Amino acid sequence: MTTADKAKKAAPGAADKPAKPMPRPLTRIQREKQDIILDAALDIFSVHGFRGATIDQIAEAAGMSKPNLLYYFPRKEEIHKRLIAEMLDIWLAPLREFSADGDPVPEIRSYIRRKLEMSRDFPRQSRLFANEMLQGAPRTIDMLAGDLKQLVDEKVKILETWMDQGKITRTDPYHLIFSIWATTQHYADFDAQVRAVLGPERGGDGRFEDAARFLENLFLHGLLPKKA
Amino acid sequence: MTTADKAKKAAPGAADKPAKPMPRPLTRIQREKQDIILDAALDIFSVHGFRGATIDQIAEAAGMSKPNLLYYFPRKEEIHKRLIAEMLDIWLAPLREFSADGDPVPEIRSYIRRKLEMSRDFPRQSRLFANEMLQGAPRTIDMLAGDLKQLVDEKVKILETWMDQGKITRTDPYHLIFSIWATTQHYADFDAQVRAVLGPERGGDGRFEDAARFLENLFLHGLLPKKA
DNA sequence: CAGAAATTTGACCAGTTGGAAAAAATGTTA
DNA sequence: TAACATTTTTTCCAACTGGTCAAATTTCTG
Repeated sequence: MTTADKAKKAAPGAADKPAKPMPRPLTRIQREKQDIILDAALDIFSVHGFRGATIDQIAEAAGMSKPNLLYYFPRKEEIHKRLIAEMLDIWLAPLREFSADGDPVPEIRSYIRRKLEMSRDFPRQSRLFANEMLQGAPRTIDMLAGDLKQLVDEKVKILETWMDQGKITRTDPYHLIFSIWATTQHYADFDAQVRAVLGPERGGDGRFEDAARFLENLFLHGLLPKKA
Repeated sequence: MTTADKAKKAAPGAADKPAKPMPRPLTRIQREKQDIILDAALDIFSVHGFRGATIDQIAEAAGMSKPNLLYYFPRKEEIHKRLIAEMLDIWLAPLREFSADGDPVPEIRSYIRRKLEMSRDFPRQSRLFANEMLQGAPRTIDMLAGDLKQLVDEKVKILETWMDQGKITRTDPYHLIFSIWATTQHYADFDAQVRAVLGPERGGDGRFEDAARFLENLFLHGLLPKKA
């Protein structure tokens, strides 16, 4: 039975021609397989980008045949769209939490920590995002110029208030946010480089703690020693 | 015997069968067309990555037919390899210039400026590099763990000396370098996002000057106001 | 300008790509 | 367990992919 058949059950004579598709609930198998596919696709898309990834590759990573995969996601783009949407949610969460209530120092510090944790715990999503940006954000530009810009503008106001109150140095709040994004995401997106440069000893799991300590210090105090 | 010696006209009867191919100098057309191809390829590779880019695409961007392009670069990989090599040279130049001679403040400041200028003047190269990193640096990992690591280790020593002398705050020099890379390259790699968030008024050419001012301030002083 | 060398074109190829269709197999539920 | 829906496999396709090759054309050199 296809979704299109749903109309036949309706009351006889009741004119529900313009009835909505009314998606039926997913079966257990659908839920499971979709998750497997999305996970495999994230592996591939985050490394090769949209064009560079192939359905065959994803299907193999998901342990199923290509037509079987296409049964769950009829188009390659569908998979990508879903992943992008999921990723944006994850990506934005830390910024949404950024609050005017707390004091600047703990607030900024914990924002940095959360973003760094994202790089540690969701590196594939970070790379998917980076890939999308490198391509000029063809599938997200509307969202960036809409929701994201609005959210950033809002948080910028908080930062400006703190600056007005002399709680933090007066500086460009937009570029401040960019620099937090850049420094934290670097550990996911440029992981290969970070590890290569740090070498085996310092490039292990501890690198995130080192980075957190360093970034906290950088953002709060900078490099110049405070005059006594 | 040096390789150059083999080129000279040997004695008439001298058996030089195992002579190397001895590449003949490039013609004018070869130089011109290769440049056009490399430029077009940089456009495509920097956006779509190696797998996502096609020879047809590059050929069209270069304004020539695919077989014609293949006459100059018999393999897709050749083009990519050349671009990567060129890019690494550009990418490393600012770090090479980083010197122990000057004082920390102007030295660090001008390193940041140079890296930011790279993002402004060579954004495609920066994106090519980013693409390569996102893929796990398959074609550059040796170079990263070799030349780059060595160079970084060397510059780290300079930073440590300055820290020993109390000229700059004691902090993790590796992560300091990472954060300079991250913040400056962000303006090339995430250009789409930067422009979207800044909006039309602030996202114009001036954004690089704003970024330079902000970053200088961040790296030197951080966000906390100095105690009087 | 003739001849040689360099360049460009068109026709072609085998493998890959995203995707369609239908049959076969498996699951679900009354 | 029979009837039905869901899932999987098999087969297939047209467009695209990286690349070859010989013929035609253009450029260079004496």
